Amino acid sequence: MDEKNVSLEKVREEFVTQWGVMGAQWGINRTMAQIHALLMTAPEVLSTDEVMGSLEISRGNAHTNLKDLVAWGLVRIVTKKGERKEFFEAEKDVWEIFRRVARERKRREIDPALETLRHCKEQTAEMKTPEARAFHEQMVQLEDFVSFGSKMGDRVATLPHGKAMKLAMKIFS
Amino acid sequence: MDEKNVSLEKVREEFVTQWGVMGAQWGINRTMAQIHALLMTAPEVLSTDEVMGSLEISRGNAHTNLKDLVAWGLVRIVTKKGERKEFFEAEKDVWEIFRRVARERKRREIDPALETLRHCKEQTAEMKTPEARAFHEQMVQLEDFVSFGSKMGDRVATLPHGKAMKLAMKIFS
DNA sequence: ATTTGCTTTCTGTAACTACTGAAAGTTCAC
DNA sequence: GTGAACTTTCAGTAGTTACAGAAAGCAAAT
Repeated sequence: MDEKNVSLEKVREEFVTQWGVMGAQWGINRTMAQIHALLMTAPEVLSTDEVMGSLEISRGNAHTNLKDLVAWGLVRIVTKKGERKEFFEAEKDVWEIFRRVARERKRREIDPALETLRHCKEQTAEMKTPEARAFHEQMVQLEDFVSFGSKMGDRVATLPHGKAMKLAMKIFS
Repeated sequence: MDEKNVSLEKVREEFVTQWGVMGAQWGINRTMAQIHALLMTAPEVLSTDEVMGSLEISRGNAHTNLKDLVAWGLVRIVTKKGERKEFFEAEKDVWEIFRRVARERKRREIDPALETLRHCKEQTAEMKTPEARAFHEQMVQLEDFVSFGSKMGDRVATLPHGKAMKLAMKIFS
C-alpha cells in the first residue's frame, strides 16, 4: 500500500469511528454502525474475517452485527464462485439507505407506538372528568401527529430519488 | 379519587411506560422520556417530589432528568407565589415538541456529523487512486444528503403549525 | 448567624448492553 | 463415513449507563 492509500485509510478510519458515534446517539449499536460505515466505503465486498480484522472485533460480534445489518436491509450477502465463504456488500446509495432505515424504524418502533396511543385514546374516549378529557385530547393530538408523520414517511420512502428531489424543491419554493 | 380517575391513572401509567420504551429506542434516557410523558399529561405543574413519587425514582435521578428536559426546551420551570419550590410544566403542543426536538438533535448530532463528513471529503479531495475517488464520492453523497436533510429540518421547524399542514397537503397532492 | 426548605452534585452500586472466545452446528468434499 | 471450511449460538465477562442515597450548597426567613 503506497503513501496515498495510507492516508486514505486514516480518513476512512475517522469516518468509521464517527459513524459509530452517530449511530450510538440514534439508538443503534455502535459496532453495527461501524461495520456499516466500513462496508459503505469498501471498494470490494468483505468477508467476516476481514471485518473482524479491520475493526478488531471478535467473530461472534462481527457475525451478529452483520446479520443484523442484513435484517435491516442495509447489507447484502454475496457469494463468490468456487468459494464457500459469505461476503458482504453494503447498499451505497444514500437515498436507498434512508428509505430502508425509515421503513424499518417505522415497522419496529413507530407502528407499536401508534398502537399504544390508539389504545390510550380509546380507553379514555368515554371518560367525562376534565382530567380525562384533557388526557384524551392529548392522546388524539399525539396520535394524529405520529400517524401523519408515519404516512409521510411511507409516502416519501416509495418515491424514487428523482421525484423526491423535485418534491423537495417544491417545499423550498 | 373516584373510580373513573383510578382507571384514568392506569391508562396514563401505560402511556408513561410506553413513552419511556420509545424514548430508549431513539437514544433518549428512559427516565427522561417517562418524566416527559408524565408532565405532558399532567393537569397541573408538578414538583420534583411529585415526579419522584409518581415514578418511584430518587431525587437525584428526578432532578438530573428534569434539568435535561429543560435544556432540551421541552419543559419549563414555573414558580408559584409564596413558594420557594420549583415546579415543572411540559410543552404540550405536539408540533412545538417536534420542532424543539428537531432543533436540538440537529445542533447536537447532525451538525457535528456534518463536520466529520466535510473533513473526510476535503481530506480526500486531491487523491487520485480509484479507491480514494470512490471514497470521496461517497462522502460527497452523504454530505449532500445530510446537509439537505438538515436544511429541510430547519425550514420545517420554523414553520408555524398551520403552514406546515398546508405544505403537507401539497406533498400528498 | 442559625435554621429551614429546597436544589445540586457526587460516589458507589446496580442493571443493562455489548462483546469475546469457544463450542456446537452446518455443509460440502473426499 | 471423516475432515475441512465456514456459520451460528451461547455462556461468561467486561464495559457502560443509569440510579439511589447522601452530602454539600444555597438562599430566604427568623
